[in-house]
Amino acid sequence: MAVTLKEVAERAGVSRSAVSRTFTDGASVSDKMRRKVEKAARELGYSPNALASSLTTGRTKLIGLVSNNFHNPIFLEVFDLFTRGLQDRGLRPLLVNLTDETDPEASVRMLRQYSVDGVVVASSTLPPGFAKAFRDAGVPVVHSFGRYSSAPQVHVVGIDNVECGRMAAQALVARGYTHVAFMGGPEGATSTQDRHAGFMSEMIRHPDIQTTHSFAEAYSFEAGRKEMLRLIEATPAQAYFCGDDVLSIGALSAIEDSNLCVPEDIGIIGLNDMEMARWENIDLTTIHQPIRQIVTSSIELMVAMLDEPDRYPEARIFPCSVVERGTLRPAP
Amino acid sequence: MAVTLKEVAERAGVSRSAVSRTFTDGASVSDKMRRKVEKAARELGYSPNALASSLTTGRTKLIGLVSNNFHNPIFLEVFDLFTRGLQDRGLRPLLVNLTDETDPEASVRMLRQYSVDGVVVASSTLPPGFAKAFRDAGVPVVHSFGRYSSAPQVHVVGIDNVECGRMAAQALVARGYTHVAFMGGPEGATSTQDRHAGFMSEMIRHPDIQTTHSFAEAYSFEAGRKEMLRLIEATPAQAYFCGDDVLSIGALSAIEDSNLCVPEDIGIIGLNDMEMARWENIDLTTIHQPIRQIVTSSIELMVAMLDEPDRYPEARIFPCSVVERGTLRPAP
DNA sequence: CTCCATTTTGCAACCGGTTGCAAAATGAGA
DNA sequence: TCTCATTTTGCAACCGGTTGCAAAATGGAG
Repeated sequence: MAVTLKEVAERAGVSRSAVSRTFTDGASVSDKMRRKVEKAARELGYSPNALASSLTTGRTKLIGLVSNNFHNPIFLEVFDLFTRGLQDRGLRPLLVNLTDETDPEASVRMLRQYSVDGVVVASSTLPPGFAKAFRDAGVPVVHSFGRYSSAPQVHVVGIDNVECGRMAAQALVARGYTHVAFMGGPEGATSTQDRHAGFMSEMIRHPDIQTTHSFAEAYSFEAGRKEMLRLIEATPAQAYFCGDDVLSIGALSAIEDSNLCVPEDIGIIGLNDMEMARWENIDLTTIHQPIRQIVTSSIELMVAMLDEPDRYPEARIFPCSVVERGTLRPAP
Repeated sequence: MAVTLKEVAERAGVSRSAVSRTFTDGASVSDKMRRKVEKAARELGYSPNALASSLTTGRTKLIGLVSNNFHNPIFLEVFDLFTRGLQDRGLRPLLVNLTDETDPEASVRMLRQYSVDGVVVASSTLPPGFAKAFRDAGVPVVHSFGRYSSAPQVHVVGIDNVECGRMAAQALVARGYTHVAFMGGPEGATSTQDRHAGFMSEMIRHPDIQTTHSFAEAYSFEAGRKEMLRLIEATPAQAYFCGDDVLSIGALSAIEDSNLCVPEDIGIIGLNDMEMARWENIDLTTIHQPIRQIVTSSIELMVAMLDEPDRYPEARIFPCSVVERGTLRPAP
């Protein structure tokens, strides 16, 4: 079916090496030869087989893009940014959906079978050990949106979730709430754990403020809504730090359904600063996470690692900041 | 770095073919041989190179997943379903983001370089000619969410958008509105064009009802919001058929901001029946599109085509139906 | 134990490219 | 026009597998 290098060589009346060279940049080919080969290639509609060449060059330009966040709309933007960024650099994302499979070994094996040049783990819920499995298998890996550690074993690009939890707590404290709560994403998610830890580390300094917590089933609108409906049934806190914006927006919808008012009856602060947070009828006070920068930086790091696979691991942490809108009552 | 078949063969003291055969099912190997090889493979941590074998077998198990819908949250579900469905069948999605690139030739070339076994075009906006380019290049292709045609040139799986437009119009007519409108997605999108055409084909039978139309810039919350804000500035219609649910929800947010009521001041009917449409505070009347079935069927068709590349093209069209909720006034 | 049909195994060529090396071609200087 | 350094080209081996074919091994029947 497909035209091969050999056919082009025959048509142009040259050796196979000559054809190969005209399609590898940096190779030594005379202009005359190049023109001859390109003509033949054009006539035959030839385009080189990237996988065959990968056999000898050892490079496939394939990057595994591994994620398990397929319910949080934020990740649609993440995928958009990743795929475009990778494509712009001539790399191809091989998408792996981890939703039903959490054994790192299986993914490692699969991606090694396809000889990916590197792997980006894009997940705010997977533990560091997951990305580590790739590193151990000798595959360059970047964990985007991963857990920050002061002694990272693999490259991590993201935010300091503990610090974000602390910021959220401080924002609530500053507004004089006397009963606050953390409403997290799934309990097993590293981002939930860290945000929770940071939140508590601040609240513990304010023993006069009642502090409670609970967890939603997933980072999704639905889960946030469901959890807030449950909370409203019992005795809700005055203000919630929600695990992220989708949870917050789900929660807002539940509050509205229950004929309660924001921020008068219940205050909400989210995390992410997604586009919807800006809508006038949502107007969510939230902590901005610089997603675009995280993705860009992850890709740069990945590209750098292709040339230097044993690069010393680093954590690239981007600062976050509170965006004041209308879902928390003003500071007294 | 990676362990090769040759090393396994040496360690097991057998020929390379023997090793190859133990890893190809359906090949003739004795139990004794198989055990010997598997032992050596395990000890060395061998796993076969899928790309090398693709050279001789002509199959990579790579499927190009091409889309340009990276702003519509519905597509996160679509990607989730596609990636899982493909993975379950041992196929690997190679994701291509068409956002900045609309020339089919470039995508065709790229995907051929990676010898994909097939291509799924998942887009409700690309013209049929796009998918056709793959077919012309001899690559099996399925266009999911593509334009229905009674004489499809490529396999199409989706809904009849013209019919959906008609259904929406009928729903509005039945409720006695005297000024209705179509608020579409981007004007160039085939789904927009078809839904519009269907809508108009019905409305033309009701010359007493004033009918207008306009288009949002994209299928996104933001675009729907923005367009509805613009419409409210002028003289809004009594009811809108919005291009899809995200547009509808964006529009609802705009209506709420303008202190107008739904369905009293403005009625809305959407299309898709996404999860959010069910929220009590949204409660969107909409037309259900069976996304899950469309994806499943697309994958089945793709798999069938891998065995039968020249399969006669067919259009698989799934019925849609109106889901009555609260954003249209009741029929008189 | 022999014979013959059947299964298992290894050889060697091939898939579509790349690349080190040496031979051939080029061209500048004398 | 002849030399010699430099560039360009082709040969052949190799990347990591698969597979048709023939030889070797197996096993059941006689």
